[in-house]
Amino acid sequence: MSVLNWMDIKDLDQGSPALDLLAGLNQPQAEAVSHGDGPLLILAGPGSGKTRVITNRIAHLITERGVAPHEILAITFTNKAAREMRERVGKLLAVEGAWISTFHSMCARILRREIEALGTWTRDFSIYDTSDRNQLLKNLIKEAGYDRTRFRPAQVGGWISEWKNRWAVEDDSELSIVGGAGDPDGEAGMDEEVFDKVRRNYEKAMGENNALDFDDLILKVLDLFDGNHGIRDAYARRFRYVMVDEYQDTNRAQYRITRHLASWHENLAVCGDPDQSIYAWRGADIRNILDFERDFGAPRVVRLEQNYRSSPMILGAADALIANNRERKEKGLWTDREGGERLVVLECGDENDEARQITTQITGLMARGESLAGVAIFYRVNFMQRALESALRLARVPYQVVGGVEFYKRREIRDLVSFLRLIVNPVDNIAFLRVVNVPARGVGARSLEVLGGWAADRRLSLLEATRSSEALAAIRGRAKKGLALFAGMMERLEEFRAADAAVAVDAVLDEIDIGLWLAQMDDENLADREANLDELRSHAEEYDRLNPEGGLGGFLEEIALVSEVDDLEDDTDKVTLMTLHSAKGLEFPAVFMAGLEEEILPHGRALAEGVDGEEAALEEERRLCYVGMTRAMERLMLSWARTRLHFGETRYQRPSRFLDEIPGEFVEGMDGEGEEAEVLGSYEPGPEAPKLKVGQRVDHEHFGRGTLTQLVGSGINARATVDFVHAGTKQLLVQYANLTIIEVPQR
DNA sequence: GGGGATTGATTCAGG
DNA sequence: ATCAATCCCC
Repeated sequence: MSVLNWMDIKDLDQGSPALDLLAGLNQPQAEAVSHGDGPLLILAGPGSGKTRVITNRIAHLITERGVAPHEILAITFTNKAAREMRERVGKLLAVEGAWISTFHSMCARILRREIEALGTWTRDFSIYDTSDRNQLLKNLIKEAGYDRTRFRPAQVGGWISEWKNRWAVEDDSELSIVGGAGDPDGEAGMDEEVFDKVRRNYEKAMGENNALDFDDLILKVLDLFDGNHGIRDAYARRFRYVMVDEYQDTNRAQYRITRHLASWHENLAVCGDPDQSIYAWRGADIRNILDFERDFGAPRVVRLEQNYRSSPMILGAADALIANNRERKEKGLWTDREGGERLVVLECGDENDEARQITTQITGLMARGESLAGVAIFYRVNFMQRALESALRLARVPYQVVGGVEFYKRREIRDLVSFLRLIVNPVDNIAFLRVVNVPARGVGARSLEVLGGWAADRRLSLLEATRSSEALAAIRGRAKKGLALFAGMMERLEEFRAADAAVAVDAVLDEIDIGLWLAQMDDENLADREANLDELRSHAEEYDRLNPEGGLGGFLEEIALVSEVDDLEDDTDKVTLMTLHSAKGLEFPAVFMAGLEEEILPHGRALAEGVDGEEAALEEERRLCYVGMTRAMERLMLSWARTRLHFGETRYQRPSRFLDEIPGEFVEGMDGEGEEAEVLGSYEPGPEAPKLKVGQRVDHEHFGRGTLTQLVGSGINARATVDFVHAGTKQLLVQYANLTIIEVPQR
């Protein structure tokens, strides 16, 4: 995934086939690579060659220490990271058998073999994604007769997720109060009794449907390891060397699984950076990395502090930003690079103007002969993608989007996948409900209710019920015929349960009238939908080719866990668009960060959480900003827009406080030299912008009240020094600081 | 039960 | 602004 990675280039330069895994490494890097047995903590700043250290370490264990590949387990946080690591290890050694995967895939893989020890599930379990989960919850809330507008499935789902994760680590004494008492979003109205009932029904239904959600994948492995040390030891012994990347993003359950896995040999190497922890919202617990030294006996600690990626300008700016976090350990990131271009701040009118300005900058880079493969645009929230895309399209700048509207979320794909899921796991009622009337065969809500009642009384799945003539007798007319047709069809498809994925896909497509199906879906995207089906088919073929043993079940697992299509290319000449979260671990010569605005970055929710003095959420936003900035190698441009369309209405935006926190010396056009001058006191459009004068009392949104002691520069680039009453002396960019003048009483 | 109009939520991030 | 769910008639 890395673009123009200097390390890769260096590897090529050396060009020697002999594998010197320590060549070109600095001292701490070499120490981490060659570390043998026992716990190892690698504290790795951004751009410090972390991935190279892990991949070389894997190769080192195999070639120098005689470790068999299948004795190695490397856990990453994202599929992208796992893929990259696999590729990079593959470049070093032609070996297979090492497990390099995300926590979720690893757990799914373990459960496919072991879950029957838990009693409730079979190895053919379905994996429910968030929308499957919400669909099930919607049904349950309705069944229990609760008000759907008050108890929204997505919200209840988030709750259940949080509850499950907290409960799973309850015996971890320090953790009993994580998240506070039951109302995580601060939204009143969720009463405990309702929640409790829905939660229980949900757990029960998941068992009946032979299904696990994403949390369950982790938690059931934990159950298994906690309750069955025979199984635990089998894995702990098998994996003689365990590595966990992005360790600062692991949650408590993952931490405990890691401990189990390392319980036999204690050969555990974890790697991470507390400053890049950006997943607290899904339970990541920064203590996992901060307390590593306490939890694992006398680990070796290696610090990777030399940054090889970013220019000193970029590094300096990012470092100054992150220094504003209180909850952190200082680290001494440094570089021996020199010079570099200053950061550019783009002030824009609205989101379209922002997109245009960014596009203009990019075409400028193109004109200078730079490759678009080295250009990325990051944004805080997905909806910002649209404006950026349309400006790029208009200017005919080629681009690719990471994540985006996911392929597997499209209706026709979900339908087809549900058919496949139902073949493998016939008790999967959510899959059944999704496709029983696809294409329309006269089965509506009314008859499904009857069928559901009949099935529930007999503890049968819906598909089993359709096979019973007794059940069908209770239903009349078209629906009866439709259900019988569906039952017959699923019976014929049954034999493809263990078939190759592509064979099963073909079988389903042969059974249903594709023309009718797509025609019923609406619409003008008919050709797209058809192409998507084709694409799924070729994915299946590709899967079969790469995983001869996988079959339909394996294919379903892969698509459940890898939601985005792997069509991103490193070396193609395209700009890459993605969220800040997905940018982690990547690097690009030129980076644009859009939407540096209050309420966007930092996000409004984080600011809302911070009202009662709780800074944690804001600090996570700052880390996110830090992650984004430190992806940049040569050029970094930050933009903000005065207005932005939100839910169809225009919002007036203020520049992000994070812009204020970057010292002017790192920013283009903010030299800080010049005469004292009167300048506009505020960027806000107003009939008469107030004049700032030295000695003036001012008010700042974040720092409170203070006195202006110095003004440097002129116009929009002026910098003010303010002595704040509570926050101390700060240098502020007048353009962004939005200082309000407090009237001094006339004498 | 299906089609079209209306209403209401959505937009924080990912496996 | 857009999409999905829901409502209301045929």
